[in-house]
Amino acid sequence: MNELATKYDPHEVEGKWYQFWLDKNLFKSVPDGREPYTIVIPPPNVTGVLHMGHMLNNTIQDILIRRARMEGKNALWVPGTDHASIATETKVVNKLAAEGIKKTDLTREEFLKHAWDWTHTHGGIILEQLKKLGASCDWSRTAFTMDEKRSESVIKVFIDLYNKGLIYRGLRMVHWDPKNQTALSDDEVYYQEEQSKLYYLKYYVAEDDGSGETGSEEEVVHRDADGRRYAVVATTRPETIMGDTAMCINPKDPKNQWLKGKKVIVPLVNRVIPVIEDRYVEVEFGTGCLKVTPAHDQNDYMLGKKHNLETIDIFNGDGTVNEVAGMYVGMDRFDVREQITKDLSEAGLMEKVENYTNKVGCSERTHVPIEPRLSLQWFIDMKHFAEIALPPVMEDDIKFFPAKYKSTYRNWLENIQDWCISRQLWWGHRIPAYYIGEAKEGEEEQFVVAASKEEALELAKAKTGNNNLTTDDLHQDECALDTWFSSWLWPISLFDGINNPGNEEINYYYPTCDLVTGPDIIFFWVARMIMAGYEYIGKMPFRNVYFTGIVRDKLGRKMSKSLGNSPDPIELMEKFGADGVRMGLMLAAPAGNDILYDDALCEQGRNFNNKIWNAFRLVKGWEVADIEQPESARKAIEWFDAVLNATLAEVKDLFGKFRLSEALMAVYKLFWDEFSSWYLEMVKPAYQQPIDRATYEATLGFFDNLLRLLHPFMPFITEELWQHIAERGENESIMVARIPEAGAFNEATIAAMNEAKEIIAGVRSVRLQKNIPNKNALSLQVAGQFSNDNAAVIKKLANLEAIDQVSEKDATAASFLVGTTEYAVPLGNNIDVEEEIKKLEAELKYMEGFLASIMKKLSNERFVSNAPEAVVAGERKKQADAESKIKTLQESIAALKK
RNA sequence: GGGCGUUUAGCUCAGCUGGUUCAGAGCAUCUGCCUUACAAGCAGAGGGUCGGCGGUUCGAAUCCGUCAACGCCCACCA
Repeated sequence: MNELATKYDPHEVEGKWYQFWLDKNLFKSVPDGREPYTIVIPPPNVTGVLHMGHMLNNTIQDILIRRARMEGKNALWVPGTDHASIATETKVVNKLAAEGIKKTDLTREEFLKHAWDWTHTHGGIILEQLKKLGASCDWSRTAFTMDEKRSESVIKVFIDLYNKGLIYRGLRMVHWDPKNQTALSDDEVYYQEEQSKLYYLKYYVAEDDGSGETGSEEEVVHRDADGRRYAVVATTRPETIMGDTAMCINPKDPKNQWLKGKKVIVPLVNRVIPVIEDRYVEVEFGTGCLKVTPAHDQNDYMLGKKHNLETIDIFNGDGTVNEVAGMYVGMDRFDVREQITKDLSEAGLMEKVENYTNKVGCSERTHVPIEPRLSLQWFIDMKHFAEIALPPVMEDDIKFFPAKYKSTYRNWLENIQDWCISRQLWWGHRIPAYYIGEAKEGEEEQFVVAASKEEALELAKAKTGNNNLTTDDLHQDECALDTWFSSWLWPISLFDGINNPGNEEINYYYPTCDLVTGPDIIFFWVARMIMAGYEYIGKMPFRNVYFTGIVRDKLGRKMSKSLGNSPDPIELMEKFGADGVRMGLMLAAPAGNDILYDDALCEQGRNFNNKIWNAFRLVKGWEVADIEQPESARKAIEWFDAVLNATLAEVKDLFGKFRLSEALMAVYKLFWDEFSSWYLEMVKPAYQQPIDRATYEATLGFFDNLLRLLHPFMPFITEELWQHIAERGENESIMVARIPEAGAFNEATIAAMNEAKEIIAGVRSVRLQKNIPNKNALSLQVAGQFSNDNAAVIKKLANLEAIDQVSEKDATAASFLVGTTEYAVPLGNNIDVEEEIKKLEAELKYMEGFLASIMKKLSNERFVSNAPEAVVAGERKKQADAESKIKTLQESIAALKK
């Protein structure tokens, strides 16, 4: 095997094997008689590029799917992408803007053509990148949330929910961009700190003759020179007073008790409005009096609804004041603020002005401050869905890993708000609602919901009784649906279960098995898939949800473009190999914890690859002969078989709990420590000597098992070496080999070898301290209990010419304890007596302290009578052991002092 | 403001229903080694009063209370 380089080079093997798997169709799944194991990918943005979060998430999915496949299940991992309406539309708008094209100058059709072009040029890059990682997706099934089947499913579900009365149209406060005259989604608004002013306005009490009593001492009553009483309201937006329809106080606010039940006059406007009471009002803020403008503030709207207030909308779409206001008509909102401030001051209605820093929401597109505005939107009634989605998670039909997210999930479902599904965007599934004719002022439009304009026309005719309607009389809603309205169907629509219920695929693959995603989308996506799953299939969409952490840099900061702290995954794979990066990520990723990424982790992964590679070089370099098997090798094989089985059981258990990084660590230690450092050293033939056939074959067998166990974590190197271990058929691949099953093993075998290892380490330690090279053979004396079982192994690894059972060791020997037995390496004159005594005395002191603490426990009456027998017995054993050790140590010290 | 969670070695974390030397792992550190698989390595070693205080108990990293620090999600203050 001289042709194998001393260092493993991933470049030569990764691409080769990925292509091999593709060529052999090994990722492909079709329904058959086997147990299915299904994962659907959380679809990344179609035009996105791979980032560290994707790497982590998809590595986990690939580990799970590869392991399931090797367990003999029919494993299917379905890939796909999401149209990501807002993100993609923003990208397209920006790209067009760079070319000098405004979205507002385009028709919907023209814009969508640009968007599709963009999707086709940039779409799917991310999927290609996943291939580099080794993702074993069934690429023949690659789906897109806006492809034909998925779109048809979305429309069908919308219509169905509408017909069930679960979708309705209602008023909602949206973020309005007055410059573009368009509504924005929450994600398109950013908040910016701004130096502004807090204006204190006087609201006179209506029909007040000034004779009113001043109430309790705590009350704050303002009076003007004539004794007329007024309340003071602090606001940052004096220009909206024309829309005021109430003043609100906290019912518990002692300062404002006197205002209860009164009416006040809006300054300048001179409209009389009621004083209402609501605990929403913060007592400490400003004066504790809040002006309520339901048409222009989210919270005020909520108050208005609660208290049945009138809603007065005073703005036009472009942010100028409209007729309804009655004053400042046609002026821009900010000009009005300036003007009204002056006017209020002149009228003596301004108490004071303070500087104030607040956060103003701005449009991501035009950067102008957004205006809250009431508009008609589409909603899903979530009550029904919350009811069907809560129990399965609380009762663990669907398991969350880590389980703490159950509480988060419950909390959200129990306080759920209706889901606003309409977005003022073009890129997405257009809402299949058709309005009939033009709406008249102040009248809600009539509409029908249908899959096509033709069907809509029939419905419209029936609805209006007007048979003369034509498709020209219908116009489709301009809004698109929220992206999540297509994603929530993903596990169903991928198998066409909406359009074609009960088809073979949906019956076979659904429910899927595991979902791997981030906790940040537990509400957006996970909860809603559960809802849709029960609504449309009557079953859970997945059995387990594994929530990954967020990938951060090693300082704990989120990875972001602006910080420049996010490594390029492709470059990382170049540098460390895909297997190395996969391992690096997994080492640091306990379920649900954030991972602090550091290149050092990938280095560790790369080093491990190299370790595997070199272990393989060693084994394949041996010359095999028909000679007798040494006792040490026989023992080594017996022992490693036990360790392997123990680890197989442990790994299986850890996988069941989604403790993948612990599973990987167990395999890592098995390979590196037990197999490479111990087992291979035990069986290794002497320099230029051949190995016996039985040991060689057993070793290759172990290697084969180890590679299979490692394969899900590191697919490439394991395939490469597995192909080299033995002659493989043209279509053989480790990918579809079976994961080794955990067999029975003897604990005592492992325990006995652990003792042998300690003895070996003891001798090595003596060698290091006394500077005795390993090639010089030593002898070992044993004073006490010693099992001869692994003597051959001990002799080989510690390079001992003899192990002698003695009743009394040489006084001038370096000694050490393993268990209660003393071992000694005779050194002739080579020993430093003083130092040896010192060492033994330190050990003696420790043991005496240990014994004292045991005795304290055992002499405690209440411990002996209350603690379980086994625990007390354990303590007595400790006592006996400690006493025995102390005796040995004392004897050794005495002998040295002679 | 509402909810969830974290705090154990220099770093990242395990430690399930309290009791087997239970105070652990990996990395990092230190010491000695270019020993013919591997210096991306080998052998050996050091390192923590389990965030503070109080309680329950024969016994607490583990259970309860409280304080402190930190993190996340939701709602966001006119």
